[in-house]
Amino acid sequence: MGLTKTDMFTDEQNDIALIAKVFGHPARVAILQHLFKTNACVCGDLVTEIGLAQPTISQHLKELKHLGLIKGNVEGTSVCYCIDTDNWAKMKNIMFQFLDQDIAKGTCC
Amino acid sequence: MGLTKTDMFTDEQNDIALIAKVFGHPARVAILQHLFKTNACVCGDLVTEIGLAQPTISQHLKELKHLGLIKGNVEGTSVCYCIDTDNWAKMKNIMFQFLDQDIAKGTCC
DNA sequence: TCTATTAATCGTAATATTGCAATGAAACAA
DNA sequence: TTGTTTCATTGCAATATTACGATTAATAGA
Repeated sequence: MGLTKTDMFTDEQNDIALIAKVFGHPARVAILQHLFKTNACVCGDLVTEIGLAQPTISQHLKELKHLGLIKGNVEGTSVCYCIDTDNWAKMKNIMFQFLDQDIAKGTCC
Repeated sequence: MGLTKTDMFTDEQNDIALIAKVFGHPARVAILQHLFKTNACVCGDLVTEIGLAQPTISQHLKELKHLGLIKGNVEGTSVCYCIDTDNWAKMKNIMFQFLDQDIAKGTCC
């Protein structure tokens, strides 16, 4: 069916899944890494940098924007993208909490 | 086309994406949280706990096992699952490194 | 105005994912 | 052996994702 049954899970579980899903594609990982690496706004060179077609990159950027992880500033005919540091920090907290769980040694494993 | 072009990206980027993709479904998040919460091996009660059909849970468990995040011990007719703490730690390192990047204030955002 | 540049959107094809009924396999009990 | 329990696998239908050509929208420059 391809349809995730989100109503069976907590908001927290759905949030974590939505965040993780955005990171679940190497192009989006590459975009984010590039935005971090350049340490500033990146104006349009993402298409040549990543190597996918322009509509494809635009689509990935849209998903990152939708989650609030990046911002886009219109600058003439081009658009400058950068990390939204506030939302990134919020996202990081949610994911850290999930990933950083510790577990005592179980009974059988 | 639905086909991710993995050959255009670094191994690191593909690794991060593969890990994140597994977390990109609330059922798998819920399974992992339950394994952490019970603090021990969980034998079969995952189906009633999560609320999806048994084959669906089995499929999600398979993906978690494939990434090495959980282990399954056969115990008579049932199977006990638990977190693979070593692999979880390795995964955590990779994801922390990605999530914990810091960025100086950019020029335009 | 006309043209070039840049990026978003639309439309579509190919592939992936999700979920479950049905079935199969393995271990145990009677 | 026969039945029961538990979980994996198979097969399939519905939906989602990925990628890109074609087009559109907006701005800048000649």
